[in-house]
Amino acid sequence: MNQRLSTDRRVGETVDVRPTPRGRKRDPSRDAAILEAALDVLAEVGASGITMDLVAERAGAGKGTIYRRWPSKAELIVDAVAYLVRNQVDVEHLPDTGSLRGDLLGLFKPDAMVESTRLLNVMRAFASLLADDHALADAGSAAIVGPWADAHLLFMQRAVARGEVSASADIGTVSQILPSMAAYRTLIQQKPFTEEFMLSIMDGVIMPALGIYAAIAPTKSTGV
Amino acid sequence: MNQRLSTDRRVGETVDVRPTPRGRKRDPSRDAAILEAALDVLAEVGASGITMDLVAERAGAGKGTIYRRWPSKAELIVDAVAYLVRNQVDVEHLPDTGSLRGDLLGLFKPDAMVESTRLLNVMRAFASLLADDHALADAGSAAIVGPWADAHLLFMQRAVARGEVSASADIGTVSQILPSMAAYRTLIQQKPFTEEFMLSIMDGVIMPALGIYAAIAPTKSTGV
Amino acid sequence: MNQRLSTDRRVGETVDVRPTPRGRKRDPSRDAAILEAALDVLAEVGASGITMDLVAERAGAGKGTIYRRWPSKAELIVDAVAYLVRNQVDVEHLPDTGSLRGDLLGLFKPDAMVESTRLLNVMRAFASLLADDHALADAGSAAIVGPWADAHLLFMQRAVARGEVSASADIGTVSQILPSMAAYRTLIQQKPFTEEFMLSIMDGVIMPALGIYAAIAPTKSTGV
Amino acid sequence: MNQRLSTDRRVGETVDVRPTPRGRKRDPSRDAAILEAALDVLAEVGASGITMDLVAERAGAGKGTIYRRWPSKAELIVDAVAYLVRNQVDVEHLPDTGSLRGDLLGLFKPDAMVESTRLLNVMRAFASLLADDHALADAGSAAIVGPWADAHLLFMQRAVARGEVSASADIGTVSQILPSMAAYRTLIQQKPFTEEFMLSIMDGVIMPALGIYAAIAPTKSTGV
DNA sequence: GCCTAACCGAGACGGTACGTCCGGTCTTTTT
DNA sequence: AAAAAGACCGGACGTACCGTCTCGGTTAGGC
Repeated sequence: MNQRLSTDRRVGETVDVRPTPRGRKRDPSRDAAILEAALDVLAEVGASGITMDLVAERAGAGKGTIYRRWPSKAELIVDAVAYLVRNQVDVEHLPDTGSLRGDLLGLFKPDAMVESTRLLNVMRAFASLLADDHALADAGSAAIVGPWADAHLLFMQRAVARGEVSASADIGTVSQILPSMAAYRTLIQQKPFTEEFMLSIMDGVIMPALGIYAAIAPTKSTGV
Repeated sequence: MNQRLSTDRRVGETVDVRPTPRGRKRDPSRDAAILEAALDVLAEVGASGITMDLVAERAGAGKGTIYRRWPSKAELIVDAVAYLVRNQVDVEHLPDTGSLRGDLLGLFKPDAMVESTRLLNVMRAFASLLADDHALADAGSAAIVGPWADAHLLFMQRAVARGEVSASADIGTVSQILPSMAAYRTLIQQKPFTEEFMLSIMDGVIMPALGIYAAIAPTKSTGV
Repeated sequence: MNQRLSTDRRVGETVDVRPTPRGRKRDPSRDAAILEAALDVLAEVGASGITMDLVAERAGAGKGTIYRRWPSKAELIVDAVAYLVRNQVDVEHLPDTGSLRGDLLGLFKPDAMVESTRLLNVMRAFASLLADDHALADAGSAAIVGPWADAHLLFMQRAVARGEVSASADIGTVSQILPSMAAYRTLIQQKPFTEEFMLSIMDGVIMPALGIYAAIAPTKSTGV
Repeated sequence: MNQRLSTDRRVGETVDVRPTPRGRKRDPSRDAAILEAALDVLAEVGASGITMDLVAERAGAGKGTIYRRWPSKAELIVDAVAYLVRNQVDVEHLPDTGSLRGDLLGLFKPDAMVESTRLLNVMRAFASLLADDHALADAGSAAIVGPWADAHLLFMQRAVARGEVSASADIGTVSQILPSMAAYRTLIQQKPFTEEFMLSIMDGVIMPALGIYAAIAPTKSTGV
C-alpha cells in the first residue's frame, strides 16, 4: 500500500516538519522488483503456494526489505494486483465508435486480459485474500472492478446524451452488470472470460435492459 | 467428498465385484458431527482462523477420523458449505404468485440468508478456498449459485408460458444475473445483500431486459 | 504376561467358584503366532520401528486378539523376549566337565546366541522397553540374566564342593559378573559378545577373583 | 550433535575456503537453554513422557530452532545427557589415598550421583534411546561409562606402580567391572546404586581378582 | 439341532506426538 | 540507515500409531 500512502503527501505546505532523512535512501528499484517477483511466484505456484520467502528469493531481496514496505502478505498481494491491473488496462483514452455496443466491445481485449495464465492466477490469489481479510475486500474489489464500471458508465452516459438510450434507464446499475459478472466468472468460477460469454451478457441483458433492440441476431444463451 | 463417491455405485449390474466390506463400519454420525463442527468454528473464528485441531476438538473426533474422510482442510470446508446450503435452501416448493416479479421477490428471504453471521463467514471461507483450489471452483460454485439460478429460470419459463415475457428473451442468461451478482457482492465485496440492492437489479436490469415495464416506479441506482 | 497369569491358578481349593467358561475357547495357536510375529518384526524393523498393527498383520491376527492377551506393547515384547530366551537357552542339563572354567566355557555357544541379528534386535527393543517402563525393569531383566547367573552359581557351588574354589569366596557376587557384563555389552553398547571378550572376563576377573591361577596364559585385555 | 561437528574444523590449512557466514548468527544461548529444558522435562515427566513441544515451551524456543540444531528427539536427548555428564563428573583431580581401595571408595559420591531423580530419569531415557538408535549406542555409552573406567584404570596403574597389585593382573579388564555393572544396574535394572552393592563388587570381585586380600571382613553377597 | 456367549480378523475411532513449514520479527554484516 | 541473509518464536499442517470399540462371522458348549 505504499504507493497509495506515498500519494498522501501533501505538497505545497508552507513548512515541512519532517526532519531531513538521514542514512541510506530507500532503493526505489526494490519496490518494482518485489512486486514483479510476487506476480511471478503467484503465476507459477498459485495462490496457495505463495510464500514470503519465495518472493524474497525471487526478488533477490531480504524479507526485511519487503516488510519495511508492506505490513503483511495480504497487502503485498493486493498491491501487486493493483500494479498488474494498472499496467494492463488503459481506461484513459476511450475511443468513441458512435454506438454503445461498439464502444463496449472495443473496451475488451480478451486475448491480452483473460487468456494469460499469469493474470488468472493472480486473480485467484486475489479472491482468496479478499475473503480472508475483511478490511481489504472493499478497496481491493473496487480497484479491479471500478475502472471497468466507470468506463461502462461513461459510455452509457454518452449514449443517453446522443439519445440512443432513454434517460429513465438505470444506467448506474446496468453499468455494473458486465464487470461484476466477469469478475465472478473469473475469480469464483475459474472459467475463462470468453467472447461468447461477453456477447451473451451484452445482447441478452444489457442491450434489452437499455431498450436497444438493434437489428442484431440474438446470440444463444451460454448455459453456465 | 465422500457423499459424491457414494453415488458412484452402479446398480443393476449382474455381478457386484466389490467384496463385502470387512471390519468396523464408518460411523455416519461422525460425518455430520464434523461438518457441523466445521461450520461452528468457521462462524466463530472466521475463515482464516479455522484449524483442523479446533474442528476435531469441537466435533469430539480425532484428526485421523477427519482425514480419513476428507483429504485436506479445503475439501472439508467445501463439503461443509454444500451441507449448509443443502439444509438452508428449499427450492422444492416454489409458490406461483402469478407475476414474475412477485415470484422472484418471494424467493428471497433476506433475514434467513444474509443476516446470519454463520452463513456469511462460511461464505467467506468458501470463496477463499475456491480461489486456492482450481478443481473445487466449478463444483463448489455451482452448488451455491446453481439452485437459485434454476429457480429463476423456472420462474421465467413460467412467465414466457403465460405470455408475460417474450419468447425471444434470453432467459438462460438473464436468470443468472441476480444469483451471480449476489454471490459476487457477498463473497468478494463482503457487502450485505440488502433488499435495496436486490430491487436495483430487479427493476433496473431484469425487468427491462425481459421487456416488462410495469407500473412500478423505478428505484434509485445503488451506486456500488 | 498371560503365561505367568495362567500359573496363578490356585489348585487344590475345595470349591472352584469360577463358573464354567462359556462360549468359544481362546485359540492357543494365536499366542505363538503373535509372539513369533513380534520377534520377526523386531528383527526386521528394529525396536523403534515395531508397531502393533505390523505385528497383527504379520500374525494374521486382529489387534483385539493381541490386546485380549497382553495389556500393552511393552508387555507383549517382554513376553516375546522371554519366549525367545526360553527356546534358546537350555539351562536344564548342565554338563559337568570337572573344572569350573570348562563348565563355564561349555555354557556359552556364541554362534547361536550372539551373532543372530534376530536375537540382537530383540535385545535392543528389550532394553528400550525396560528403560521406558519402570515396572517391567526388574522382572524383565531377571528373566534374561537370571538363568545364566543361576547356572554360574551352580557351577561355582560345584567347584567349592570339589575344593577347586575356597569356601570364603563370594561366589554369589562373582556369579553375576559375566551375565550382567554380557547384558550390558549387548544391550547398551550394542557390541557383539565375542569369545575374546568372554575370555577376558573369565581369565582376567572371574578366575583370579576365585583364586584359581591355572597354568593358563593370561589373555590380553579387550580394551573396551 | 552440533558440539561435535564444531570440532571438525581443520585448523592450520593454508586457505580457509569457507566464506564469511552471512545473516544472523545462531544464538549460542539457545543451545544451553534447550539442553537444560530437555533435562528438566526428562526429570519431571520421565523418559516416555518427554515431548518436543514440551521442551520447546520450557526453553521458550520454537520447534524450528530445536530441529535446526538436532535432527531428531533421540539426538537431542543424547546431547543433553552428554551435557549433563560433562557438568556432573569431575575426573580431573583424583585424590591419592595411598591404597587402591581407598582411591576407589573416594571416587564415588553416592549422594550426588544416584539419589538425584533428575540424573536417574535422564539415564533411563538415555538407555531407551541407545537401544533405539544403533549409531548412538557406542558414542553415548562411552561418554557415560568412559570417564569412570578411565579413573579406575589410573588408580590401578598407580597400585601396580607402588607394588600393591601384581604387574600380571589384567587391570584393563578389571577397571571396567564396576563402571559397567553400575551402569547395568542403574539403566536396565532400575535399581539404586547403593554402597552395599558397590562394596560387594569391590571386596567380592575387584580386590580378589587383583590379589589383594586385605584384613577386611568380606561383605555379604548382594543377591541381585 | 438350535441358542448364545465368547472368540476371531478387520479396521474405524479418540487422542496425541511427530517433524515440517511458514508468517512476521530481530540480528549481523555489508553497502 | 537501508539492504541481504538468515535465525528466531509461535503455531497449524498432515501422518503415524497406541489402545479401544464395533462389525460380521465362526466356534464351541448347554439346552
